[in-house]
Amino acid sequence: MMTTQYALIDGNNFYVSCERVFNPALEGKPVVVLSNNDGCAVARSNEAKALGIAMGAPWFKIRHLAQSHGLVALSSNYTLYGDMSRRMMTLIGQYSPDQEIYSIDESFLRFSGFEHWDLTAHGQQLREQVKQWIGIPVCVGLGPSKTLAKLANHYAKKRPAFNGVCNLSVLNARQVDALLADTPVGEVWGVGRRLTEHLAGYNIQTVLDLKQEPAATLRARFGVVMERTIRELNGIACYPLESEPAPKQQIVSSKSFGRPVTEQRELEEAVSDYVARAAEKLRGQGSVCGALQVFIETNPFIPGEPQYHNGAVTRLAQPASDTGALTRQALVGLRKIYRPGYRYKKAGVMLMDLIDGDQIQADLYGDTYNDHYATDRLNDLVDQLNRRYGQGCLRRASAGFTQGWRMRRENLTATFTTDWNGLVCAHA
DNA sequence: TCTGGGGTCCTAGGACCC
DNA sequence: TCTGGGGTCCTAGGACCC
Repeated sequence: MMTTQYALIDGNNFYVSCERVFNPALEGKPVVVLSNNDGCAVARSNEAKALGIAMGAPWFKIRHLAQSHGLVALSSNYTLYGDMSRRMMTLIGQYSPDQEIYSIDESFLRFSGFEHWDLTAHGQQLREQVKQWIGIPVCVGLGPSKTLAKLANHYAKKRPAFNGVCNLSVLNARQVDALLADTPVGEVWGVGRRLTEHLAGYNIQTVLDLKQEPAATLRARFGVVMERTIRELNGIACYPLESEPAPKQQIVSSKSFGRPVTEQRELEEAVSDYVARAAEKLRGQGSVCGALQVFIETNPFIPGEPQYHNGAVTRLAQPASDTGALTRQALVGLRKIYRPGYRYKKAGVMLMDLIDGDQIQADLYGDTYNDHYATDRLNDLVDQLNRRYGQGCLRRASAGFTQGWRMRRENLTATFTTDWNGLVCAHA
């Protein structure tokens, strides 16, 4: 008898792989994709990893490798990655009725009622089809819980013998434990740097060590999450598949500036811009927000420069999702916390107290549906145009025209899949 | 010159209630 | 000398994830 199985499918070096689809000359070369503002490496090709480039390595510390080792650095192109992700997830979803999209490059599948299937072969077929149809290399991990599927995916990536698909459920107990004994505990989903240190104090070093601990005892020391992790390592599924994404409880939009900003006017532009982005997401999930926080900060990495960071929470008289209402509120907050004489590096807004748009309570003075109708229609229209013609193509004047504070993206590739002007040109 | 952005869950402690 | 017990809500902070 075989129980429900879980698979984790994960794009290898996803952002780099997306870029390589449209620029095959990048194959075999060390490539990194940089974070916003070209700040640090957030994706690395295997060749870049081999050069010793760590996840999150600041670009200014590794840029010398461009000269010496031919390292290629690209600005992150989230429009492209998001669209490639959507295509990849749709295809992966064909392989099971139950799918959870966990992140931009990771997806869980649940296999219930697949007792007579060879899931390893199923995984191989998935892998080949995604490579052929989407152009992205993926690895597949299979096991009786999400935590084990995650771990299996790690083996699928790191151990060539698995040929990209590791199914822990077809190995015998001794083989599985041998793998776990050869893996540091920090590789487990949910065990980060701090917990790894803490566990080391109890001489728990490998995944097998953790698996063999009594779950209830470790709960007392480490909390309920650790108990679940141990159970999951023992094949007892504690985390269900979440096929419907839960609506967000808060929506944040914040970014560092491309250069230091000192003028209140420019901060207002940036905050207006971020509010518009956040409000679009808010409407996208059909929510309204009851409160809004705006924050600004200087650059803590410049020692000796006067530092200031502050935030202001303001509550809306009535929950709203209208960009205009939220922008006015945010600017009130910003004016409270703005202090001249500082070089600001970053600003952001956070929409809080989100509730479903249908559950909005009329206020004491009888605000009605009709009062909102016009602004709702306007917001819908703006959202549609921005989806069609690109983010920010239509925006409020308060978000500014020149936007000189915008982030730097010096090595940005084209949006190959979402923009006619970005189409790749093939030479005969 | 140059160090990302966007989330979640859990726990502990205080205020407050009956 | 005695000074309950149980519950909720809120917040801050810590830990994790990609």
